[in-house]
Amino acid sequence: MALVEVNEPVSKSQTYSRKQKSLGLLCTNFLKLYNREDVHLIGLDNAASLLGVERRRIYDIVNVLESIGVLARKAKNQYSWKGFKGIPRALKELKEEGLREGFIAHQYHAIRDAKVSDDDGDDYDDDDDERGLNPNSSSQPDRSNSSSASKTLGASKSDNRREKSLGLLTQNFVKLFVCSNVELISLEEAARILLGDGQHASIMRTKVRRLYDIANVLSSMHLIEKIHHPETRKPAFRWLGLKFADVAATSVDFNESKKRVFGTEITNTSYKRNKVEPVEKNMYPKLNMHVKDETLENEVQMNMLDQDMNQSSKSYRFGPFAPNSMPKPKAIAPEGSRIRKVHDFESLADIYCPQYQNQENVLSIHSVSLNPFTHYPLLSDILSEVDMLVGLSREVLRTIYFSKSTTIA
DNA sequence: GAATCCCGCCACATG
DNA sequence: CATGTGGCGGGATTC
Repeated sequence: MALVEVNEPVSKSQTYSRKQKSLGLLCTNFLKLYNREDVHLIGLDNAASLLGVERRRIYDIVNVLESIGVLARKAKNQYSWKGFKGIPRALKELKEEGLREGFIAHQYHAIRDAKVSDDDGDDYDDDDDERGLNPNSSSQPDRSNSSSASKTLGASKSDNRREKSLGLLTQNFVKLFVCSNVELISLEEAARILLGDGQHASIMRTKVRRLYDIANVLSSMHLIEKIHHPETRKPAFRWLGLKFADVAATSVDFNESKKRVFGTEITNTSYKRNKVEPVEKNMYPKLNMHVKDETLENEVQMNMLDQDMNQSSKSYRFGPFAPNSMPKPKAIAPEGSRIRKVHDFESLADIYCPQYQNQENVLSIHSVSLNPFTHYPLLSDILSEVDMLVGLSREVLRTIYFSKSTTIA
């Protein structure tokens, strides 16, 4: 509330807002939800419902997060959480791999624009054009299974698919930064570099689209940052690396005042793009359930007690917001009136859509004040722990969250 | 007008 | 064959 600021007529009434549903925001919320040491497994279904998005979107972020080492696929529909601590390793490998492949080397000719490199005169300059630097697979060279001669150009359908995957693209994009000293790259350039040179416009367009997706999640993690080129005015991305990433993800961005950290923004909530949801619809079904919130309550206690202290590396914890400085937020005064309080769900809601109170249009549930972070740690514990056990409450949450959009049909 | 990038159809992969 | 994945690009939003 207090921190709301420009850039949004505060109550643009409730029109569809693309920003509220950006991948970056989703990623931010995803991290808020799972970025804890005691989280181990993450179920995609659960994540999707908790975050209030379609499964498809989860795949998007999960794929890039995995390629960065934050997640690791465990099984179908299931990922293990590695956390930010998994990034260094991943980056290191990407760097080595990238250098080894040597693909990053020459292409920077495209990037050199007048100034930029004021420093060192060194440089690589091997220019043996190698068009498709796009080296096929990267990680495990084991494709094992192409029945017959897969030779070099096997392109066994699946490989082809892998080649175009968001994950691999993410890695290559990252290599671009990590394997060179270039610090500013526009997505257009990146696409050009990662693809061959003479690519058809449509191919480029698609690639750039994907890069936007990737950039959004990387931005939300503060691994990169969007800025405008000094002269060109053209938008480009700068590599930030881990210096901010970790902290950024853990803390609450109080400085959300700025414009918008590119891939970061308001809560994602539903409101279909086209469907001109006519006026009001008294949603908020009367979920008559009280899903055992005490169960949760207990869980909290438990976790509270053995709050992990094995945070070896980081001395940093919940950052700025001190968990218990606040009185029980609980009681919310339903602003509208039609909102029915749902005890703990209100708190839960904050986890998914913290900080951005500026857009009360949706989920009026927490439009009120209550400090969203007061509960954060605890609830997260719960969530991660009962990831799949709460199938029930999950449904509830879903109901509350989507009641708006979901096909009333 | 250009830059962004959400949305969800639908082809593949897997179980 | 059902369900899980996730390319892809039309076109709505933002800038």
